[in-house]
Amino acid sequence: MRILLVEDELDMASALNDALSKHNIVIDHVASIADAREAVHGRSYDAILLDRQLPDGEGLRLIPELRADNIDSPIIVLTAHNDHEGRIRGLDLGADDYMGKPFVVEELIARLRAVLRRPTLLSPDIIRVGRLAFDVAHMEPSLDGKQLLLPRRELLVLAALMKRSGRTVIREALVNAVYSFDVEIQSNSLDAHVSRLRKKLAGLNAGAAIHTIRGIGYLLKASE
Amino acid sequence: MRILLVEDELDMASALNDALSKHNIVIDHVASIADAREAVHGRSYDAILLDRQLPDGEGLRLIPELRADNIDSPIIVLTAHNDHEGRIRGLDLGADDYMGKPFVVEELIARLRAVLRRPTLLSPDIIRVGRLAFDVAHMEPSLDGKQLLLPRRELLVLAALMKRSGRTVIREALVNAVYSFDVEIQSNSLDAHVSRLRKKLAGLNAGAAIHTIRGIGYLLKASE
DNA sequence: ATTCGCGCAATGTTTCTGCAATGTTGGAAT
DNA sequence: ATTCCAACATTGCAGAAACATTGCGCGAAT
Repeated sequence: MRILLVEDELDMASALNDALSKHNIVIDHVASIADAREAVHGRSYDAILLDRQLPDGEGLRLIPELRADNIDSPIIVLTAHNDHEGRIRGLDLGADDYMGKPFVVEELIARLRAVLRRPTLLSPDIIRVGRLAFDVAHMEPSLDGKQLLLPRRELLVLAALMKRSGRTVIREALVNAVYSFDVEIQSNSLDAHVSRLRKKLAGLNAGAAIHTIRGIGYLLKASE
Repeated sequence: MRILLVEDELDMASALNDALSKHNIVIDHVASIADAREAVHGRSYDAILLDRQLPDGEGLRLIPELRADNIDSPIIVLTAHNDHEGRIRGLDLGADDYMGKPFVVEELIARLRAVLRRPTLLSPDIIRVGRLAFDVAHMEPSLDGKQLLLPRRELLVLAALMKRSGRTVIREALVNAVYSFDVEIQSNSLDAHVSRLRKKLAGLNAGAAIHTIRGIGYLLKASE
């Protein structure tokens, strides 16, 4: 359980840190909108606690921005501005709950638990080809619903081919998908991985096969 | 949009009825727990507004009853008992929000909108894998109903794995769940925690095991 | 003062993977 | 049709990652 605390008063921040730590919640603390923006970039939080008065502006501004970025973590606004207009505005901007300071920490935690009971369910992104399926978010291939274990490079090859299944994947694109920039290959390693993967798919009777498009690249499609 | 109002004070009820009607919300009004029980039976509501003091008892009692019946509608508790112990109790019984009377109707509507934005599903309070159980809200693992004591880091690892049990948890996601960004790890500490946790699970015969997905992450699933 | 958890690192183990040697194939040019 | 060559396929292998395990010492909590 990891949450982001956006709060510029250090006393408040450290008090919350102590209290939430006792509940085995990991906190990332930032003190400005700019830092918050950076913190959510890439990482995903179970929840976000947001102060309104921040050195670089009104905290509420951040909410629509995050929602526009598809960041669906529950947001609880914490603030000394505890009038109902503020609460209504915060909630309507996309916050999930709103607490006026001062508050009892236990209540904050209870409200956290309440918003966390409602799961932020992300629609699973699953590609199917033949009897193969690939869960993109979890990088998990499966065959007839049973998880398929593959070495990393073969997995990356399969992922790239499945994401563009039925279309030819240009050799160069495949190299980019499988190798990061800092690793350079100086031989036919890619071909070797394709070969091994192809053999496995055939052996497993996966109902999908890798075709070679000579001079261009590879293509995955259902057999028959 | 149709909501159930459980409230015995008629003034309050009719005031709410008027206010919500203006927002095209249809209200079914009942004045007792017994009637509420009957009303939810068969019909499904977008939300439930629940008073605490009712002629046939304490309104909060109804919440776990509804949840046990798989009625997942958001519940907002409205009450004159507006102390924080009551709020905590209400929320922990399964309410989604809690408002003290008197309140501004517009705020109630904003809070209604907020809870209606969230997914309608409830994630189970307790996740089970093998003989292991994990109370997500309280971050408490148990084995055969007996509480399991784990060091913080191992607990966080277990929490992350159980929340996504049966699915691969990408290594980086696991690091994110366990470490806040001010403590950066420079070695194989995560592996060490996984190793120790794995050993404990095996020693306790927990009926669940951590599998390694080489190059990707870890996966918790029931053994056999 | 003592215990416990943690990060770290040294060491051992397993599994991958890049490479290269060698075999195969498709099609362009004659 | 035949030849020839570049592109691709296959496979063993040794070095390299990735991971597992365990002990240690520091520091926080009790």
